[in-house]
Amino acid sequence: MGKAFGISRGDSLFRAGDVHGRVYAVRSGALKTIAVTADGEEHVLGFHLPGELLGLDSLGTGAHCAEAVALADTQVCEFPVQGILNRSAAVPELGAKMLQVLGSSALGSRVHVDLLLRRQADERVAMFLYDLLVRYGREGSNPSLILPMGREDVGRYLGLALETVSRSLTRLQEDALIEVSGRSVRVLDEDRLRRIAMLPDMPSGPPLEQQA
Amino acid sequence: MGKAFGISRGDSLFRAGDVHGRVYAVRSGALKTIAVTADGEEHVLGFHLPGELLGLDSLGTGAHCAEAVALADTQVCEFPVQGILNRSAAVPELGAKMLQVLGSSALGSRVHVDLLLRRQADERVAMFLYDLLVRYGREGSNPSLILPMGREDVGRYLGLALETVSRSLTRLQEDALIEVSGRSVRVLDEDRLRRIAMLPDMPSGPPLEQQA
DNA sequence: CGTCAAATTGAATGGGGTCAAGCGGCGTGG
DNA sequence: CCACGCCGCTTGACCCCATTCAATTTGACG
Repeated sequence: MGKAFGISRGDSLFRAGDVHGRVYAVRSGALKTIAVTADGEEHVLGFHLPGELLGLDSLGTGAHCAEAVALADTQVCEFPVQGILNRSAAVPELGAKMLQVLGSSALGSRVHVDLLLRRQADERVAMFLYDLLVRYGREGSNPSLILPMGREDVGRYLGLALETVSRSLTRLQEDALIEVSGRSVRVLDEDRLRRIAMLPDMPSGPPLEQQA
Repeated sequence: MGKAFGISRGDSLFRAGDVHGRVYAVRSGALKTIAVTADGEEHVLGFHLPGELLGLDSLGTGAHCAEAVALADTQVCEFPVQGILNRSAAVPELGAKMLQVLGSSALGSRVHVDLLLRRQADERVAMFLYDLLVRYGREGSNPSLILPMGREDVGRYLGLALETVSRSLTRLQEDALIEVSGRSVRVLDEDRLRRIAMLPDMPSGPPLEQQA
């Protein structure tokens, strides 16, 4: 077990270029990973919910290529990359397990790419919501989610303006797919939501983590 | 070394759902990896050039979640996943190396996500070209690239209509950034191209592979 | 030279971006 | 406790860029 600690809303867990090379598991709260472009725009690469990993990119070079910011007060668990590599060498099956985790981590950004290749804003938002639903493990129970992020971050993740995200949510609400009130979203018609998202049901292993 | 063989243009190297679990290295030619959505649309997840790996997603579950199609007559080298896992267990440093390769593979889809989060079509096309330039190792020499894929595949990769790709290319040509003739593209002003792409220069290791 | 696929170009439409105003919750301070 | 102000979300109006449909050109190959 790595050592656990907390950070508060708005704080950075690590920044692009940090070379300390650590991997983190989210225990509670939520984070986003972001990349800042040359012209100062902030791209949201992913959201990281309790039970998921982040910082995997540092396994390659030892350096992080994104910044991780807490969306709320958050508890994480820290694992040094070197320790992981060493221990993988010593304990073969740990190494194999790591390979599997990393391999399926490719799926995380696959989801993001799939999102962004959708043409209609409503599809992206629907797919985004459905993805969250699955990752929170709340499928099949008319669940009400609390989004840990604001409209602006959703937009920067989906490649949409924040106003478009808002409009899409109202449209989905008018179609009786969801019930929105601020950051609280109740899913009324999970099936139809998935159909709008047009998800190719892939052989989904347990939702462990996300890219970055 | 895995065994090498060739496939011809249009053939599939593997399909979504295949569980044989193999990883491939491209020796010559080129491939695309695609995902077909519920409504029958084809999303291009990535292109795979000589020297790059593909099929890494099968390391996680043993099953591929995308289809790989040859864009031209192509030579590949095949590695069984089980063999890799076993040998990683036996030879510690191989396992560590694999972790590094996989970790940096996250970068591949990072590039794609960055592409898709750009708002202007020209930026996407410029970044796409620059990415190809780097991956072909032809930076800094007014090089002329031969695109292994058609406009339609470029569009499906960039989230644009094929006509938009065509128009963007002509616009970049009018701005004297490139010279286009069918699938042959000569880069005239590499710096300005990179500036339009607004690439956040990340600590880029050797361009080994791409997602999927 | 004819055929077919790929690429370019044109014109019209529409979805989403942008700018701007209005609304509502929440915390702070009087 | 209430008023104010801030911030995030929503809604409206307008416009632009990319999509779409369609026609034409180019190029490869028989």
